[in-house]
Formats: sequence, structure tokens, C-alpha cells
Amino acid sequence: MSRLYTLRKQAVGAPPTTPQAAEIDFRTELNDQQYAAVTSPPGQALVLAGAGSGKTRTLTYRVAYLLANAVAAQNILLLTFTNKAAREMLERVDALLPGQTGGLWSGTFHSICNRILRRHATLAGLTTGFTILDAEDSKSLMSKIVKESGVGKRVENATGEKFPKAPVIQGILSYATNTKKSLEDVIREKYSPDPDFIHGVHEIAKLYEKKKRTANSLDFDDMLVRTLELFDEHPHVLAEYQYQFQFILVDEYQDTNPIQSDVINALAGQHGNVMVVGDDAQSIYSWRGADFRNIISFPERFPDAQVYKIETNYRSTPEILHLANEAIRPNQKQFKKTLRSSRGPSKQKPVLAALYSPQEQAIFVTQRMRELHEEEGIPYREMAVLYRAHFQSMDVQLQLTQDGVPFTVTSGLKFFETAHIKDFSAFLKLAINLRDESAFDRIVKLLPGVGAGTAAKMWALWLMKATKLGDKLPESFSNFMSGIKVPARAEKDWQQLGWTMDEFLTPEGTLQPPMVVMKSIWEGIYKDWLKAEHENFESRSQDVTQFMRFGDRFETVFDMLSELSLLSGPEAAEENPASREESVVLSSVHQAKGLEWNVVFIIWLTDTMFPNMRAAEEGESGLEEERRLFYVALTRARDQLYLLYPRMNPKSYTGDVFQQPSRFLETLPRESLEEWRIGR
DNA sequence: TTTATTAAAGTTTTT
DNA sequence: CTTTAATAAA
Repeated sequence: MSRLYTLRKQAVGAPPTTPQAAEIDFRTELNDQQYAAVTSPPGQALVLAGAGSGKTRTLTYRVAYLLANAVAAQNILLLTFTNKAAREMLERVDALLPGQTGGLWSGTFHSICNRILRRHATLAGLTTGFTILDAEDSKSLMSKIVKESGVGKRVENATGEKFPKAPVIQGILSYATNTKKSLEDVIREKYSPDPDFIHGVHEIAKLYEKKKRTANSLDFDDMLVRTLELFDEHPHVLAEYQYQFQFILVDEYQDTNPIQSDVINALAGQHGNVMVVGDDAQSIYSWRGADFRNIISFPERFPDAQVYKIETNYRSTPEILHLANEAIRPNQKQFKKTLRSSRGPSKQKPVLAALYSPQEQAIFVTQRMRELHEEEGIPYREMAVLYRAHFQSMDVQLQLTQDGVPFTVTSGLKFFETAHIKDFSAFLKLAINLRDESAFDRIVKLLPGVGAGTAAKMWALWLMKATKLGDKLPESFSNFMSGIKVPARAEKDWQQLGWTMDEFLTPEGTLQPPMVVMKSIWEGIYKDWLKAEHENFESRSQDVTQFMRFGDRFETVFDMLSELSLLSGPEAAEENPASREESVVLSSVHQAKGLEWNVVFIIWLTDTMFPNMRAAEEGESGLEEERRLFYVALTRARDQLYLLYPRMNPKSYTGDVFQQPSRFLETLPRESLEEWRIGR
């Protein structure tokens, strides 16, 4: 006879009992609204926190509060938008309650799901060494499928219209997955209602799915999908996690999409202790399936939910806040809330300036930054340039370089996405997952005389051998590889590669630690390839050295790779040594979410760029999202804000084009702005 | 048939 | 600047 023995519910509402808890005075360190949210009883809670209102602080103290009330760290799950946000929050909790966060799970949905899948790889139909396809990997896999299958050609012949390219198909599949809509609906809505198209994309999707399974690899969306499948097929696994995560906290809830919502619901299970924090006005990821109505409908979906509002803004000057409030006002769909500034009036009103050209805009930004730095002593790291799209930062980058102002770009060229770093890590990926087609392709195409055709033939052979081996490491890579034919001029390199990969193995037949493996790759083969391939060998080899330093932190190649693929833009940039120095930040508005600076320049505020023309064409909902994005941009600034746009856009072939100022600028109250006329 | 080279054109936002 | 398309060469 088994017996159910229930542990008493942790008393969350009870006064602090541990000695550490006594040291945190929650009442005085938080304002009334924050305090109410932090001390919320178990159950569902929605915290609506305006921009700059101490959202992170609230979440941090909530975690501390739970810990202080004898909730064990391993019973808490903290879901954040970036891994960096998770790390920072834990550091802050650790400052409040030193050494008590061990065992707490935190990170993005993707990293948490990845962690779960690694633990139950076999149950999920994978092997422990499964690899992750980043956006580029899955794109090239997809285009390979389109070419190989001939589906594109066939559909084009049948319809006379162009078949979508790999990135478009990928976008369609991903959107369908994230919104849980049917593929058919999404194609109709986003592309074409033609049955030939729908059928074609379906076919591609199937082949793509099959290829991923054969390759023992997952793309980003798969991490969530496969976790949910795992829970579905193995209820005891789900139960284990439901039991573990007694308290779930979700940051940036306004940007969660239906599939992420499913993950939350699955984990919350019976206890339902879920606190979600967000701001509907800052929902900017609808194109990734997020729906801000999620946050608005939360109280309806969970009738017992407590709702807390946090409305005091500690970040911005009243002028900036007033501007932001006015900017978002035209949006019909929003929670009404009044953000009050806790600060006194500023000495510098927000500035609006029209520049003649993008170059002049860049000169203005650079010159003003240098002034603020040299005359007012504002550190460079306290200044940022924000824009709607990466390419809009090019002029500024050029000018900053010319004038010797140090800067970091948090988007665009991401350290881990540069060709040489991806090449380098492909060796590692292949070592832990012999079936990784993307990695194989990448490596093999580095050989002289090997292109797509030869690579495909080699892959067929390789896969057969790997399958025969059954996911174990070969005893000798060189033997394993010797049976595969390569073109005459690649022969020497191919052999060398085999010998190099032999060095990956320990005498016991397991994989060496990351540093040993990476040294082999570098010394054994990649150094020479890189030297032959690129002129700027020096800077690229420094990147590789930096990458090896990153890898040295991990005990196994497994750990290293699973972390690697999940690093997002801003955090990946931090691995780049240049970014740690004192430097100005250039960032897309999306990536600036959750960050703040003393001085913010928003550039390219013209009517085709911001709002983005394509988004504006989507109608009112598209425009509202652009407006929220503008709101996010404005509320990043603490003290000084510069709104800039060029009057003229010089294009190479059509000649100069006049620019309309952004329609968002028209609704701003003039009395809160200072217009600067720019002389030359 | 496959690879290497050269010319041309086009760019939202990202875990 | 980066990716794709067209052409030359092996």
C-alpha cells in the first residue's frame, strides 16, 4: 500500500524567520506598490510595471522574499527574456541573500527547455549530444532542402509565381509554431492562398523536420515544442518538474507567445503559483508570435489572480516621461495607467533636430557625444544611439571610428556568428554529434575543391557510417574518415583533419575537455586554413583565442556548446573584449529593451524608417506596435534625449530622396521639446 | 558536372 | 556590407 504524504505548504505570507531575512527590510526598501507585489500570497499574480518603475527590483525582491520565507532555491523558476537578465537578477538577489540562490533555475524559455531536454534526451527521442541549429544553420539547411527536393521549381512551373526563399519559409514555419496556428492559415495570411504553395511549403516542412531528426539537432523553436512533447508523452517527467518548481516567475510577460505560455501552464500544473511581470505598452515582439493581449487577458484567464500596478518612474526626467506618455497615448489597445516621475525638472529638455543628411546626423551624434564626455564628464558607457534597423547605424559607426570615439554595436555582427567562429565551433559540434549535417557541411566545404555537390556525396557516406556506429564516438576518426573519397587536392587536408580529430579522444575513448579539443583544432588544422583564407588573419585569430578562453570555462564540450547556441546578441557581444571597455552603445530598439542610459540619441526618425514602412502598411495594429517600440526607445533615457532625423536620404542610383519626419514626432508636445536648428 | 570568380542588387525587429 | 546570380574555368 502506498501512502500519500503531503509536505505542508511553505508559508509565504508569514513573517521572515531566517536570520538573513531579518536583515532585509522589505517595507522600507520598496515603495508601497512594489511592496504589495513582492509580498503577494501564493497563487497567480499579475504585476503591471511601467517603464523604469523598478520592475527588476520588484522581481529581485520577490525572489529574495520567497527565499527568506523558507522556500528552497531549487523550488523557484525564474523565466527571463535574455540569459543576461537572469544572471543580473540572480546577482542582485545574491547581494541581498549571499549564497542562497544555488539550485535556483533561471534563464530564457529556450535555455530552460534545453536544460530539461538534455536531462531526458533519450525520452525525447534525441541523444545527449544533440546539437542546436542557430538561425543561420537552419536557414542553410532549409535552402538545401528547397534545392534538393526540387519543390520550388515544381511549384514555380505550376503557378508561374516565385516560390519563397528559405528565410521566408523559415519565418512562416516559425510563426506557425510560435502562435500555434496551422501552417495553412499562416501561409494564406502571410504569403499566398494558392494550394500549390501551401502544398509545397508543407512538403518542405516535412523534409526539414526529417532532416533535423536525422541530424540529431534542434532549432530554436524545437526546444519548446519538443519539451512540450516530452511532457505530453511522459507525464511522470512533467510531474517531476511540477513538483520541483513550486514558484514560477516570468519577466517581460507582454512578449511571451502562445507556445511559451503553454510551457508556463504545463509547469505551473496544480499549484499555479505563477507571478508574471510586464508592461503592455512595451510589447514589441508580435512578429515572433507574442500577443500583448496575453497580458491584458491574464485576469480573465485566471480569475483568482491578484493584480498589482507599479506606476512610479524612477528613471527619467519629467520631461522625457511626459513625452513618452504622449507618444503612446494614440494607441487604442492598452491598459490605462499613469506613470509619475519621481524626479525634479531637468536642466536639459529633450532635443529635436533635423539634419541635412545621414552623414550630418552622424556628425551631430559624434560631436555631441564628445562634448558631453569632455565637458560634462559623462562617461561614454552612459550614452547610447538607438535605431529601428541595424543598417541605419552604419553612418554613425563610420563617424565614431573616424573621431576615435569607442563604441560597441550590440547587434549586427555578433561575435559568435562571424564566419571564422562558426567554422571553428563546427568542429566541436561534429565531435559531440556525428550526425550534425550543418557542422559537417561547413567543415567539408572548407576543403579545396569541395562544394555543395561533393559535400552531399560525402555526407551520404558519413551518415551511413555514423549510424552504423550508433552515436558512439569512433575509436579513431582517421580510420572512420579514410573510407570517404575526397577530390585529389583535398586529400592531404582531409587526412590532416582525421589526425587532428583523433586528438579529441582520451585513451578511454571519451572526449577531451574543451581546451584540449580546441587547441587541437587550432594548431592541427584551422590556423592554417584561416591564414590561407583571409587577409585579416591577425584579428580573426584573436577572435578565436578569445573564443577558446570562453570555452575554457566549461568542463565538457557538451556544456560549452549548449550554452553557446543560446547566447543572444547583447550577451554574445560581451564575450568580445572590446565591449568591456568604456564605450558608447549602438543598439536596435529591440535589443535596448530593459536597458537604460543617461543620454540617448534616437536616429532616423523619418516616416519610412520609424515607423518602418512595411509595419505601417500592416494597418493599425502594425502601427500600434511601432508606436510601442517608439515608447520603449524614449523611456530608455534618464537625463538627456535627442530625437534626430535626416531631411535627405542619398541613394546611389535614384538620386537624393527627401524624407518626411516621422508621424510620431507630430504628436509630441512642443513645450516639452527644445528644437535645435543646425548650422554649418 | 562542379567549383571559383566576378558582378550586381538589396537590406526590420531575434530567442 | 553581404548575399545571390551569372559566367568562366577546371
